[in-house]
Amino acid sequence: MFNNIKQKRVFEQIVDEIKNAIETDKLKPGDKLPPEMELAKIFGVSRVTVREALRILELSGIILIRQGTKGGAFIIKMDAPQKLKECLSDHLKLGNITIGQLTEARFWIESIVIDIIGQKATKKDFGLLRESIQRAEKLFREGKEGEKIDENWNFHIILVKISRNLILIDTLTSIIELMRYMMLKIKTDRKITENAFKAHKEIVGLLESGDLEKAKEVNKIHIQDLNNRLTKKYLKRNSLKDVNK
Amino acid sequence: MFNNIKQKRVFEQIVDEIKNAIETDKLKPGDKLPPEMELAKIFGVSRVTVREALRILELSGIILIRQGTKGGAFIIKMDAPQKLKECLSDHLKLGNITIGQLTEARFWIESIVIDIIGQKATKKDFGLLRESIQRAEKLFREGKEGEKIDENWNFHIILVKISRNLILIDTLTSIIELMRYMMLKIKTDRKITENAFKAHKEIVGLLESGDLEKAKEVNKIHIQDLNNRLTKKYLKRNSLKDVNK
DNA sequence: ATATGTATAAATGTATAACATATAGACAGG
DNA sequence: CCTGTCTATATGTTATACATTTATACATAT
Repeated sequence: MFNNIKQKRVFEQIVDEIKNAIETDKLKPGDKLPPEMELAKIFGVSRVTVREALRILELSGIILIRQGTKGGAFIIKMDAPQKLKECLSDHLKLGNITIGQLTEARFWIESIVIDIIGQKATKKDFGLLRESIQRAEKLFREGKEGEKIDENWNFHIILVKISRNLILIDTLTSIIELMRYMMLKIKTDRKITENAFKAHKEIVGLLESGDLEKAKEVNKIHIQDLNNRLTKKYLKRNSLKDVNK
Repeated sequence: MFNNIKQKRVFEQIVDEIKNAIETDKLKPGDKLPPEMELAKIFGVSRVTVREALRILELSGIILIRQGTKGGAFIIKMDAPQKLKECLSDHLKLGNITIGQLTEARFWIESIVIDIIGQKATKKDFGLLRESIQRAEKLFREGKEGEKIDENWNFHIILVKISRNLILIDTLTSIIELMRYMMLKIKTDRKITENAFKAHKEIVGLLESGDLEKAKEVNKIHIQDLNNRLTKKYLKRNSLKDVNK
């Protein structure tokens, strides 16, 4: 019946003002906001209030703050992947998500990605996948075990990027980053890494030959293996909550 | 070679402390943080610094702040869909994500969901879907157009919930909520709503008969129709920047 | 009795002024 | 060319005071 009369807090109104200036192109990426003291004068508020507004804009990934001369608050292009990833990753850590759900979601999304690859992948994409495989092989020959593990995880990121869809990319990247972090806490022997590598190699082959279903199948087994290891390790603990940054 | 020795800003360290306390269950949803003044004493910093930390926790959806006696900062369960939605919507506004990508992601995820329904859905699940359809039918008979539109959107939420996977549920819910919001700004005639309803009805039938592929196909057309309307509408404007909350 | 007013205390919201620290740039000296 | 030093300008932090919001208790009036 009546509208809500209550005003937002002052610093929130300032956030809105600045956001609005960006949305209407009065402020563009690269531009610098006036110093805190000037903003305070402009808006007729105290520096404290301005700073609370800046904290919010900063966390939202809208501005970047540098100290010192020539420093200040600069409008930046939002790094969507980073922000979305943090959103997801916070939620995963604090929420009621289980390793099983994580694995499930990963499997399903990667299956979709494989289907998309069947439609969209170019020669260049396959090249990127092969390069990753070759890097891993080289690292193996050189005995650089740690870096090879990283390359193994990277393979899955390259895979999802072929979809060219930021939402899928970010979601899956978050899941993988989280799993990667959890795996860091588990002693992995050479054999595990080698198995993962072989699976990746096989998957690339199947993708190039167009046998998507078989590729999904191999990937499923590959992911489930990881799931078993993680579950064994973390079930003993307090669910996912031991997973700190 | 060397590690970065630079300390984070003080308020950031406080954020980390509090986040950590939550992740290790020292603070649980519903708990209240000490008043700002006490926190300042505990951490040995000023109240302003504490407040900057609280701003961040608040924006992150980790605490809720109430003024007045018995007020304070309360730990809350994160409302992932809400947060994710805001994240997505921000990126949409700033042009990092397109409506097309949103539609694509929605189509793929809903296709996954349909596959999962083939494996997991119980009689009760189909019951929920049918109930939604019946509610929509009733609202149609009663001429309550607006509420029928809501029920149409709700149908898709019910659908994804059958997956029982929070990651899929939250991601898709965010996408759908965002689209729903955008559609509010477009004049929808009776026919559009009726078409959506018919599609839903057909999809339920196909799901129950186990024809998943056909169900995906119908859903694809249904979603693409929406995409076309949204694109036509928003391309004419100042890109997506009119999409305000 | 029930509704309305009023006082109180506890918490957040905002303002002001000062000092601490970080950083780019200019400039001098080896 | 490298190194140190100075300086101006910005953010980071502290301290204190006052304003506003809100739950609660209690008094008052109808």
